[in-house]
Amino acid sequence: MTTLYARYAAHIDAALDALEKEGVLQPGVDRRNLTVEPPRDASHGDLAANAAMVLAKPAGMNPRALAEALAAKLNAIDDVASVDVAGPGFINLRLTDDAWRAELTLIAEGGADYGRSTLGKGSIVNVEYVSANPTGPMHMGHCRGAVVGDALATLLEHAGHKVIREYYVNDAGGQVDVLARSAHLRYREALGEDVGEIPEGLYPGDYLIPVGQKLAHDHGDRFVGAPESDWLVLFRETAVAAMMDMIRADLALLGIHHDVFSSEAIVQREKKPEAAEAILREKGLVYDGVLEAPKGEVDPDWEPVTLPLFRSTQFGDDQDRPIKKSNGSWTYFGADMAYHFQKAQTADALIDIWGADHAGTVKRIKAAVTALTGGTKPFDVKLVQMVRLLRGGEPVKMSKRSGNFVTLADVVREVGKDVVRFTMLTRKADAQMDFDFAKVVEASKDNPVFYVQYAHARICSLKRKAAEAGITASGSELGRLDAADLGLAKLAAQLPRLVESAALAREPHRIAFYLYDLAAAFHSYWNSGNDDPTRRMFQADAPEVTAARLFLASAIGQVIANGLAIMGVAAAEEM
RNA sequence: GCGCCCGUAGCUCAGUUGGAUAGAGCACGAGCCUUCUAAGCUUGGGGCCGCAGGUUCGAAUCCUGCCGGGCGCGCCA
Repeated sequence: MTTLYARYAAHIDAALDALEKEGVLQPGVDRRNLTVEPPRDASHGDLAANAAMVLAKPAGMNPRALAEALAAKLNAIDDVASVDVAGPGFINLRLTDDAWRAELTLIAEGGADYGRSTLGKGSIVNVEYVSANPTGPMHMGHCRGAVVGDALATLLEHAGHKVIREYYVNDAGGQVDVLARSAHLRYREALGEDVGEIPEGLYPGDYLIPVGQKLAHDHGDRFVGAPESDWLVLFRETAVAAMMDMIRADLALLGIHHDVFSSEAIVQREKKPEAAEAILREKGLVYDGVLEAPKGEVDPDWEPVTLPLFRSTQFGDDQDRPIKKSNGSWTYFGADMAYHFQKAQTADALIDIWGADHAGTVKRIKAAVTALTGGTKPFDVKLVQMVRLLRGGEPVKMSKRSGNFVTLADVVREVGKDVVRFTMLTRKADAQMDFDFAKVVEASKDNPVFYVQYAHARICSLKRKAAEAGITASGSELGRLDAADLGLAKLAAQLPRLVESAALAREPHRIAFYLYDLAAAFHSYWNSGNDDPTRRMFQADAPEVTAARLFLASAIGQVIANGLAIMGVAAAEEM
């Protein structure tokens, strides 16, 4: 399905072709920057085209003259009520009321699919998100990236992509060894030993107690005094598996389910880093060299060592990056580049969602993907800023040392999945955000979650009330819809365009802001019925008007529901 | 020292990838409830879009340089 705006872009293209044929416009002028958009100021019309201003100079024409010539062509289109040339050469189109009524019918026919686009042409996008280390339960630091990644994945699906939702399990580094040792302590504890305080440097959380118990149950006491080499791998794998079960359960609370969980350990076992290194050495992009001493603070322990380095400076990075440590094992980056190359085998484009604290490593991984794929796979890293947790304006205290951080599960239990998801999308990803427990559950218009949900619930309530009166929505009397009604219809008809532009920008928060605007317009309309009974959607003595407005309200409800679906938020039927 | 992100109303933030007179909410002022749900609505004031240049028909948006804030700059993950 093409959007209204795409249809008019095609009309303009055709009009330009005609002008070329008539000799008014010279052929071959670059048309790439032409747009058809709703004007910022609705009083200018329904659609605004910039074609005349963009083409005037390369075509050597006066922009207003070109605009007038185009306007004459566009005026002939059936759905166009009027065409104006304004300002420096804007072409403002006003559509007939019937054209907007037809949009309402499209919404009704489209149902849950209204707003879906074929823009992505079925190309495969791999979205990697969450990828929290498997060393404990999900906490609120992970939450925003999880929601943004998941909503972005759904958004891309609506925009016509096939999406792979992927989680990279960092089960190969030093942190999971620490996890294994922590589990060993809990294992001894489970066998009756008094282990006392959990020592510094190990994970203290209670969540490892059942892991220790399971290990004790399965293996008895034979690893109690055994050297680490006897049990480390076993304990690590057991603990990581348990952590991943926990993380999957936490994510499920948010309605998040990944398609693929990729293990760093398996990436290494399958020699993917070696393969990537060979490719890069072949291209002269990995060499054995010595890093310069770090700038800034002087480290007395720094010693020059020869390491295999990736030439990321060739792609704009500050320095070349080691892919192996001096002990011969792979660095995080060394494995990660191989992992990204692996993802690129089954996708046309890659997107990673990272916490902003990893911003410093974006250049090297982008460089590596470009180098390994020859630049054939577009790769975006979206950085998600931190969330500050508040309760009634006061920061929530978190003590990482005691393991008493605020877990995602606790927050979802307290405020609900829908509130968490919606709130996380009420700010663009690269802006910092406050999450105040008191505010997000507030039932007032200050709270966008509530405000949008309430609009949907109001529409459901209206339908129930009309059903009791024996009136059902009907698209056969849409002529009874007036200017105020059609104003709402115009806003509702924006959804397809919003889906496309939000998907192109990879910014799911735009859907949230759009829904807020739509809900505000709806509430405003609704309230106008307080003063003027003829503005009410339900009028028992005017069944035709009611049926038509019910059709309008249903369309708005559908659009809200579809937008919320992209965000992964349920559309409440009553509050 | 270098890199990345940010700077828009008193506050919190949008701004449709460069469009027309820069928007919304909160807060402040003025109105509105025997309600199709006031869990709100209507309306008013409030701006050097950090500063200075540049690019062009047009800049909050793109480029350069400053100023200010945040984050990062290990063979960590």
